[in-house]
Formats: sequence, C-alpha cells, structure tokens
Amino acid sequence: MDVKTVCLGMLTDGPASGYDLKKEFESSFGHFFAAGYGSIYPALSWLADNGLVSCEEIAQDGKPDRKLYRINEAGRQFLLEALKNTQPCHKVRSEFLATMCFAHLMEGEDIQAVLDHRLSEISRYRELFRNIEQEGMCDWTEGAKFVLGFGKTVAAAMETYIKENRHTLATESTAKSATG
Amino acid sequence: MDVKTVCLGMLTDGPASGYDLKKEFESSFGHFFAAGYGSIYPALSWLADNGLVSCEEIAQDGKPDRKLYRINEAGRQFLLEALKNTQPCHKVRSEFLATMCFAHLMEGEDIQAVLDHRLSEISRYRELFRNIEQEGMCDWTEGAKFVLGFGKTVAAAMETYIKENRHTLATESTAKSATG
DNA sequence: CGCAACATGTAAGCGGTTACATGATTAC
DNA sequence: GTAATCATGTAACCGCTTACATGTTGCG
Repeated sequence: MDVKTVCLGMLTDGPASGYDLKKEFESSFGHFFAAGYGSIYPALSWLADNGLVSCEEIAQDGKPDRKLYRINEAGRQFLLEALKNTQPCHKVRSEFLATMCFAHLMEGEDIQAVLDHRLSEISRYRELFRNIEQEGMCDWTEGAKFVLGFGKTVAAAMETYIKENRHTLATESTAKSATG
Repeated sequence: MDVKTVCLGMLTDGPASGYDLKKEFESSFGHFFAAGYGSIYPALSWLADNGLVSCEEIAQDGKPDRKLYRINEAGRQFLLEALKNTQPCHKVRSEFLATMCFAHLMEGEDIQAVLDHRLSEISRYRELFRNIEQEGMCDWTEGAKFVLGFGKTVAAAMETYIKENRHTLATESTAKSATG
C-alpha cells in the first residue's frame, strides 16, 4: 500500500484537498505513515488521471484555487481491492537501534544524548496522541481507535524500556581504544 | 545512517564478506534494519573505493573468490564521526496499521486474516530472538543486549495489544454499504 | 533429481524526499 | 515586521528493491 492508496482511503471520510490530507498524515497517521507534499500532490493527480477521484476547483481570492478531491465508485472498488491484501507489512528502519549496536565505540555522553533524544521523540508522539484524543473520539471507527491504541501501547513500552535499561549503556566507554 | 555505515560498523567485529554481512542483517539486525545484496555489495565497493576498508580476495575452488573486507583507521574515523549524530531516527512505515484504519470498509474475515498474519510475523521475530540468544550472549556488548531487549519488549507489547483488542474489530462489517 | 547453501555482482526501476517556486492573509 | 497558515505544484535526486546473471558443492 503506497501513498496513493492511503490518500484514497482518507477520502472515504469525505472530500479533501492535498493540504487537508497533509494535516491528516501529520496527525492521526503521524506515528506510522509519513508523507510530504511531494508525494501527496502527485498521488492526487494520479488518482484523478486514473478516474478514481473527481476534482472540484474552488476559486479563492488571494490564495490559489482550492482543489477538493472526492472519491468515486471506481476509486472505492480500487481501494477495496487493495485492502484485500491480508499480508500488509509493518516495517521498521531504526538508525537509533543501529547506533545503539555500536554504543561501545561511542562516548558515554553521546550515548545518553541519543537516548534523551529518542525519549523526547516518544514524548512528542504521546503528546500527539493526547491532542488527537481531545479533538473528540465519539465518531471514530473501531479501526481508528485500534490504531491509536496500538501507537500508545508501543510508545509506552519503548519509553519504559529505555528508562529502565539506559543505565546498562556505560558512562565510560571503550571509545579510547577505538580512536587510538 | 545508511547501509554503508552499518556495514562499516559490522566490520568492527572482525573481517567479513558481503555474504557474511547479509546473514547478520537477517539475524541480529533483522527486526530494525533490512538490507539485501543489492545494497550490501555496492556499499562494500564504495567503502573500498573510498579507502575505508581493505579487501582481501581469497581463492576458492568452484565458488567465486571470497572477498574479505577489513575496516582500517580511516574507516574507523568515518564511523565514529557518523555515530556523533545524537538524533538518529526511528522510522515506522506500517501498511498494517494503514489497513486497520480502513477496517470498516473490509470484511470481517479479511480483518482477522490480517491480524493473524501480523501475529505470525511477530512470532517469527520472537523465534529469531530466541535463536540469537541460544547462539551465546557471553561475548555480547551491552549495546547489542540493549537492542535485542528492545526488540523483544516491543514485539511482546504488540502481540499482547493485538490479542487483547482484536475482538473490537468487527465480525460483521459495513462493507456492504461501501460496495453498494 | 532437486533444493539449499555458498558466493558475487549489475541494471533498471520505483517510490519517496528535498529543494525550489509563488504569494496573500492573519495573528502576534 | 515577521512568522505562521493557507494553498499548489515541479524537478532533481537518492537510496533501496527487484530481477537478472552465473556456477559449484553437498545433502536428502
């Protein structure tokens, strides 16, 4: 499932512009699926070119025309087809863990700085989760609740693990033997 | 940190061939950093071209020459420099969670199949972790232990969450209203 | 007889990131 | 005045994936 398909899925919630979708990628999808304008706008163009969405241009004074995309029946079929893949992947690419693998080559201060940074990133996610929840969960689908809960659970587990085990990663490292 | 740098880091453990490194990417690094031959061999060539590793060709009968790469002082400096980045990222890209966001458009059976598949993937990781541990952890660095523990903790948290919450994702969906 | 393991590499392609390009409005 | 928000897009680039290409040894 690529950015195109996710955009299509988001449009089942109602018509939206590329700008709107970007905000959704940053909020509810922020913890597991990143996409910038450079992916979103071409994706929407492609969906329109392939007749999966319609586009309504709304003139605005000062600002560029707002383009409201709306999913159509062909788009809904395409999405449903994509959702039939029962083996969707869940990929992690962690430069953080890679760095920790080589902690014995680093200086103690740097290791702790890396861990602090990771904890702060996790905090940002947890704050994001709180913001999302505050904006009302009454009309949420079970799927959306499941995904949010998943993010919260995993973030909490990571935070606890780092806090409980950071002390094992030395204050004084073997960096000297590596440099000299 | 890219594949090049991770290869360089792996070589601090001792000389190795591209084939050897691939196995390490599959085992200890399997849960957070994927790389195939198509990335590894060009990475090693690049490292050799840039004087960060030396290469010893070992003739073998029948098989192609085995190329043993060895990190040198320039390589060690390069690695140490890369490890000074105290903001290494930890990226997740989950088609699984994206799919679950649209669970209300899916049929109940398919949703459960997706969850079953995810659980089986998690099981595979946990089995991998067990295999790694059985091959002796006595000479492991604290960093390696930390990373393995991190993987185990996160995998366990995911598994528990999915098992405890899968029942919220309906048996009978609203798929009919989406198709019709 | 076939498959897994050993062993190296190239080339095309794909998907996403980053930087660039533009510009009005509103809030501090 | 200056930063953020609204609003859209292109083009170059980068890094990784996938498919292709080759060939032996040894096990069941």
